[in-house]
Amino acid sequence: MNKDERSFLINMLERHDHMSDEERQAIIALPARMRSFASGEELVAEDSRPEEACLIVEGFAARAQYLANGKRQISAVHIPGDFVDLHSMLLKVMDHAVIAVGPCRAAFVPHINLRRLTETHPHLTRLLWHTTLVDAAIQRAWIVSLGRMSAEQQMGHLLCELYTRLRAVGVIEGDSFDFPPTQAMISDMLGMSTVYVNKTLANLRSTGFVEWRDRRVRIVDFDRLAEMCEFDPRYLNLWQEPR
Amino acid sequence: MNKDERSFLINMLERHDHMSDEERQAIIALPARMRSFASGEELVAEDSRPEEACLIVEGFAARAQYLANGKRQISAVHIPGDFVDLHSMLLKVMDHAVIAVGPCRAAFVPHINLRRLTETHPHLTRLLWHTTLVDAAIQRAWIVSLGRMSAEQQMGHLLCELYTRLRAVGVIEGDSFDFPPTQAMISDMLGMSTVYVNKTLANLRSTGFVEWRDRRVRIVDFDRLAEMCEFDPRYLNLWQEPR
DNA sequence: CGGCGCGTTGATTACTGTCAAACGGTGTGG
DNA sequence: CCACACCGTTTGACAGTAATCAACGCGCCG
Repeated sequence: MNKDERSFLINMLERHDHMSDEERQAIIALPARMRSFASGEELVAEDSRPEEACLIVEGFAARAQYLANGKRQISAVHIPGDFVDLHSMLLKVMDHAVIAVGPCRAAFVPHINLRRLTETHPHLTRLLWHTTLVDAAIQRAWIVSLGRMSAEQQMGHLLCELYTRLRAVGVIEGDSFDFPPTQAMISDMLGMSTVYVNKTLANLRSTGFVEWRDRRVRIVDFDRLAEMCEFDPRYLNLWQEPR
Repeated sequence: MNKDERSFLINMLERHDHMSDEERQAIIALPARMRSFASGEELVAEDSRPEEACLIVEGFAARAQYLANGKRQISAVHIPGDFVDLHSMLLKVMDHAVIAVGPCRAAFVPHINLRRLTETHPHLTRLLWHTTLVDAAIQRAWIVSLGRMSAEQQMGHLLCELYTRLRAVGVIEGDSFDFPPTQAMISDMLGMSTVYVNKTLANLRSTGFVEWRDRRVRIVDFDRLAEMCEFDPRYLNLWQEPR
């Protein structure tokens, strides 16, 4: 990893708790293999047993699971700084694939080095653990969204989540961000048909809170959007606290 | 915790990896406060900042989140041996409540003692981390279920998950188990209306794979049920492996 | 006995999926 | 340069799924 790439992970961890210089050095010392992927390409295969964990450096990725009838469900969207499959270090077998949502770049860090970190750095271990717990909290929010929210609320909630997380990483330009997935991919995130995604999107646009065309999203009125879909950013744990 | 209660946690951890005697002793040495709860009672409140983590010892509990319009979604069901809110040690603020599903008993273990364990026992730390990762894998399965499965498949999948987890804990009697939630609670697990839960249940009964009355579930033909709802137990990680 | 909680059923309404067609942009080949 | 195919988006009609409303049955307990 070069300086920029390492800094993503350090910033990601430091967003939740202060780190010592020694801890930063330990992160920087991690070896990493960089790779680029085209949209739709698979970063990690379902049912595989990875030897490395995959850190998104640029672009978007998603966790996807496939059903027998060819249907697909996406269970998370990942942004730069996310360790998409850190859990594979302990779970061993992937219960989902990781796919590129738009072109993306990722760093692959050997499990063995991460494991060594857990032997020597309890605080860093807790911080890495913490990132997987935030991940789980996001999944709970998706469950609530899928189970109990209207189509418009679901879509709004997804946008609020992404906007908030991307802003924390610092890649929001003004009130807009690039979001490359096709409506078919979005339908797999929201558990809807593609046609209904399109109609829901039209409804959402008509509220005036969001503009979304040519793979660029503009959040016109975040507060009202958040209110509409009951988005409360606390579950993202975007503050420092001793962990 | 008395011997039985401690052994639940040890067995739970040992199901995933071998533990040393010293590690077992460290678990046994954890202080714990026992409490009993009536059905529907709150073990842990949403938005609270717990000082203890809650381990289910007997009965069932669930994670629940509430929406402004009074709707509720349950994002996980917990059984004896589960650390329902271990994540609160690092996330600090609860993003969900924990409620009793039927009468249940729980052990509350101070965060400070668990944290101390993470300072001194890297392997135990990884095992505890691992339990939260299995948890997250279960949540992903729920997302797939909510997003892309028919009502009958969703209900079947829930039963397969519970049957498999309960059998691992050893509380399945023959092919049956007690499952106390009302249909209203189940509707909050599956994101359906109570009426539709009732009709779906009738459909499921008519397949003959499952009997379910008076809060007792009997899995008549697990294999065919599992096939119907594409249940594959691997994501539950019920095997030992160096972690 | 009457009230209450829970399960069950039927009728109606609303939401969401499927099918089909058309539109617009892009890249390729003639 | 245009014709064409391809991909993704958009729209309308229709079918199927699930929510809502309402009523009833049943067992339990005061």
